[in-house]
Amino acid sequence: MRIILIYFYNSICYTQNMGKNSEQILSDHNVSITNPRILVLEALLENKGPITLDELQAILKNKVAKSTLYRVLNDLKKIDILDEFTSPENQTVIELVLEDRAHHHHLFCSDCGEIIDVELSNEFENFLDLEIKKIEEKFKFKISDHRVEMFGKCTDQCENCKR
Amino acid sequence: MRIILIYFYNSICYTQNMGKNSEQILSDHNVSITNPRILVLEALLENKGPITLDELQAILKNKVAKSTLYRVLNDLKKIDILDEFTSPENQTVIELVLEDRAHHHHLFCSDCGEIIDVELSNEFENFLDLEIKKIEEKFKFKISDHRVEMFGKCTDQCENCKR
DNA sequence: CAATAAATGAGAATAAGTCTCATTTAAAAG
DNA sequence: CTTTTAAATGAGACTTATTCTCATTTATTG
Repeated sequence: MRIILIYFYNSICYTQNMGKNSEQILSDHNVSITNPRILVLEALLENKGPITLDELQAILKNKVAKSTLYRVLNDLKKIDILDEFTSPENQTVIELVLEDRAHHHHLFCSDCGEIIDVELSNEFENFLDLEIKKIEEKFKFKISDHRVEMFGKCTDQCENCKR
Repeated sequence: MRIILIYFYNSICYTQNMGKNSEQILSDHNVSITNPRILVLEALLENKGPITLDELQAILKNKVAKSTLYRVLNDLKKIDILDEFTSPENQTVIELVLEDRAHHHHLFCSDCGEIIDVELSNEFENFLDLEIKKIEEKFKFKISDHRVEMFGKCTDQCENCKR
């Protein structure tokens, strides 16, 4: 009976996170499964999208030590499933980027601080790739990644807004 | 005679910085002309391009107090002639952006840390503007600015490389 | 050039992130 | 299912980046 319940619980997680629960993610990357890592991953999986470090720290308050949180985040960066960047307000922002995650960019609201994932059209990405090829030649660079950031303000009707 | 020398000196600066010397920049923006501000602006004008805060601090060591440097940089941000961003190595990077400065983006080398200004083609920028219009509608945003960042490595022949 | 408001320097205070080390936990082997 | 051992954690000290405080200096205005 206990086995069935565990199986049921796991299958819920499985469905919600597109085939990934935190323990699977860790073992897939040959990283030992520990409680702080599970807690951090679960918070990030639940959030789905960029989150400021402050917000994450608030969620994990009294559950994971500050030093451990930073260490776990560095672990996740090392196995290449965590992206880190800085908001225009100089806040550290992190985002889980699993293998199946589509390439995307970010939109920042200077009013409410919301950070939104946006996908740009394939035509645009292809055009950008061509521009990047030109830049590679011009500056004798090998460019491995790029990022488009957009800055503005959401309107009152914005459903993503936390105001 | 002294007047002539001063005039001569100013005209050199005038030519080198496209019609701007530090004092003019300050008075153009109704900011009082002080020694620390002149020193900071001159360092930035001389550098021409993005510079890490560490590098700037090294240049101004023993000339401008640490607290004053941060204050002056905030002053320059307030009058909208200083752009600040964060390198992939989490270094604070600043760049003077005077009114006549062409719209441009940044290329980061993960080997030598060099940050290079790059201009992308007009066709690309126009395409990006169209994409941004779509994003504005989709997310009910007013987007006022954007930034394209490219990450990679320079080759050995790279003349910009500080290695 | 005198008066006054603004800016500065020095260092204290705060905040973000890393490091240390004693203790706990996970993984592997028997 | 224990034992062993290496790895991970928690607590807090430490470091670094940035802001703040306040007495002194400087720029601006009349």
